[in-house]
Amino acid sequence: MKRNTSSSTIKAVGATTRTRRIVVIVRPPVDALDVIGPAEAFGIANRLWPEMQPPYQVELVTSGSERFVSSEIGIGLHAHATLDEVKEKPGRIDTLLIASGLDNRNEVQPRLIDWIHKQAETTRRICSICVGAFTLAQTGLLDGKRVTTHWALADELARLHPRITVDPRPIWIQDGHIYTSAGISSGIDLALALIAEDLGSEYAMRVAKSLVLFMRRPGGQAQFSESLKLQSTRAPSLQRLQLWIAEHLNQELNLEVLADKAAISRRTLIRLFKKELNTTPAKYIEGMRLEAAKQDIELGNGDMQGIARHRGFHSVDVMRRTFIRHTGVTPTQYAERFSLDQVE
DNA sequence: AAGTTTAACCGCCAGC
DNA sequence: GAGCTGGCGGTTAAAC
Repeated sequence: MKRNTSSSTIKAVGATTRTRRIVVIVRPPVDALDVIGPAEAFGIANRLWPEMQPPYQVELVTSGSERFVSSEIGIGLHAHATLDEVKEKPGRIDTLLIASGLDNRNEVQPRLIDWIHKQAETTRRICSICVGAFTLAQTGLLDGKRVTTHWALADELARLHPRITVDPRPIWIQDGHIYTSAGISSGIDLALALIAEDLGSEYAMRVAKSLVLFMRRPGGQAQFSESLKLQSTRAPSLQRLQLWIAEHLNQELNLEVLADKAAISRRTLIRLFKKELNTTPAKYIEGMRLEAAKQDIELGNGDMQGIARHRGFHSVDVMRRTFIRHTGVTPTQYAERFSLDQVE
């Protein structure tokens, strides 16, 4: 890529790279995209690689007794090996990915749990895609970790496994050597994040472009937009307040203003946000402002100063820090990655 | 770059 | 007495 960023995240890649073994465990019937998406991303990383030795070796391994893997949409996949076969195979597994179907998410064969446990001692990274988190949860490897899964099943995961902190908002989460991703397509985002970790973020961007993904989404990005939260609330007074907030982002929105607007005390306001939206007023407003600012940047609406003012950040500095906190990049870096004129 | 100030948040308790 | 509300004060994180 032509544009230079001052960040040091772009690693030099060269002759020192080796082939990493990526094993994708599939538990049929699986959501085909959960498997194919990440596999494709690693495959393209191989295809674009300038050297003879590819960076990845991807193996589809089925947890069943035969290599055929059924999928939810009726398309069959052929795994490279069964679990028993891969046990015989020498060589350390670098990264383990777990994909599972919806219906069988809570019925994990004990021998698979044992095997994953054993791998955890030597494997560099263990990842789940979508409801694959339910499989990992049963190994105990997620205990004490912060993880994500498909938003519709986050509550169930948290209920079944109280020792796990489930956050349904990000599209993927890294906690130590455990990586979990949200529904379906976010498996691609997770794979790109792994590729970025191994081969540099610039190379991951090339892979994303080749996949014709408009952008590589950072893990912090919400599974769906803040504004959709509007529909998830029951209390009509809160809905009215949310609409008012959305229309007045550029104004001072502290607890006092909001409490007055809703004609309740600050304390009750905080409780209301917690109960209905599972967040706090300030966090909610910060999320709304951030999302609006992101859209401004993506659409090229004005300079940073103007965007900051228009979206209610006290200064560009405050906006900058907010961006870093949520996305890991500054507004300028965000613009470089996501704005329309970046697409060749 | 580090210290100070401010605001949000939340547990607790009392009152309705 | 259950359930909701609101005030108080300590803690924390971000802004300055």
